[in-house]
Amino acid sequence: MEQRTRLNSDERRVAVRAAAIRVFAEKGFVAATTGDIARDAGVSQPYVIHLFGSKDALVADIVGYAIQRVVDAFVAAIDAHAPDELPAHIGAAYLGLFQEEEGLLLCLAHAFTAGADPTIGPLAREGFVRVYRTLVDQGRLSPEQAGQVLAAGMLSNVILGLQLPREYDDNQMVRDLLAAVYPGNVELFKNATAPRE
Amino acid sequence: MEQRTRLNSDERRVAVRAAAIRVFAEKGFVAATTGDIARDAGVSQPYVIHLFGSKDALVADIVGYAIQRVVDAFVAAIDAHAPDELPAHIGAAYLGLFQEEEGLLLCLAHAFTAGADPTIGPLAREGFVRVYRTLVDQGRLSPEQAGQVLAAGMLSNVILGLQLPREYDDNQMVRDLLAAVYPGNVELFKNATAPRE
DNA sequence: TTGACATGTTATCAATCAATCAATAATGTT
DNA sequence: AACATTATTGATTGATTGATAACATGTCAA
Repeated sequence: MEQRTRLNSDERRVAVRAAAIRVFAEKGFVAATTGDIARDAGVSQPYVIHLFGSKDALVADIVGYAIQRVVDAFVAAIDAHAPDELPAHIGAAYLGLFQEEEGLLLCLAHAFTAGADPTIGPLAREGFVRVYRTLVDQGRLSPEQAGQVLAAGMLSNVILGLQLPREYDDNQMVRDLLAAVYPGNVELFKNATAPRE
Repeated sequence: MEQRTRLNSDERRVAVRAAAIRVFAEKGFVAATTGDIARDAGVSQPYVIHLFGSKDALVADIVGYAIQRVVDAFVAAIDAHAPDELPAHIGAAYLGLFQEEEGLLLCLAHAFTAGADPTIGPLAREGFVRVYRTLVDQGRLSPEQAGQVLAAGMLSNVILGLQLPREYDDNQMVRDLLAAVYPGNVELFKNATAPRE
């Protein structure tokens, strides 16, 4: 009748990763403490360190994971849709990631501003180029199309990072901007970001 | 024959602000210490605190300053060019800010990922909307045009933050991406970011 | 059942950092 | 020249945080 009280280390690592994504997304890689992540994951702070070796290693793990998720989502979209509709579908796939795991894109956004960081910088550079390569090599997008897709994605990161959708009801400008940037998809964002906790 | 060894507090504040922009741009608002900024500015750490009251107040000052610079640059571009060529000229004005003060756009990028921060969040949200308003109200851009201009700007922030132009010579993909995103302006970026110090 | 191993915790430390305070040294004024 | 004012620093501190190590507890095979 007793439920298991312990997970094996791989399962626990997955849980801590999910917590780390939430916390890193909200506070950034530096301000987020291993204690914050531990509390979110329901384990002790030293165990977070134990599971990943160091905070830096955890950060690297998350950045790699986030980029891989983006690449996988893009490859799936490329395989599922006709070439002429690809840009729109890839954009939708990107936003789908936000729904699946809210913090993912914000972690990416944080990584993409950390080019000078010795741990994150190389990973982020390599990852960004890898995403671009995926669009051009696998998706057969022109460099211009790929650039537009990436630009739209980076704007999405900012809109989500600023929590602008929360002002949707109160601010005409925000409504116009979201309507212009996400034609037909505004509802997605209006409900996406949870009201303040 | 003696040179002045002291500046008045306003002059010193300007110098410290410039240092803060450099340091914040490189390390982010959290990882950058007041000691780092003090060293860059050539003053003591306590004096940085004294001049701005607190690190938080300094951060708020910088975010407000950066946004004001963007708005001013956009207004100048709007006043100087015909409506049909505005989007391109506004994009150029944005990149011009990078040349004038390298860290400005990176500080903005950091602020735009800090929506959950109680100090930065409100300032960044308000600032972003203010920039959008400037494009729509003063520049008479359509919401769609404004969204594209902002998207291109956010992509520029990421490209600069990742220091991708440094890989221009070594990486074909980077060359293609920069050529696609900045038609005719690639040279600007190739030389922009200083080689590693 | 017992022991061995993997999962976890508590206690603790060293380092870092923003902030305070008292003291000092330029500068300008009378 | 003396004085008031402003700029600036050195010394210090309390709080935070990543990491370590020693210890505890759950799980499972033999």
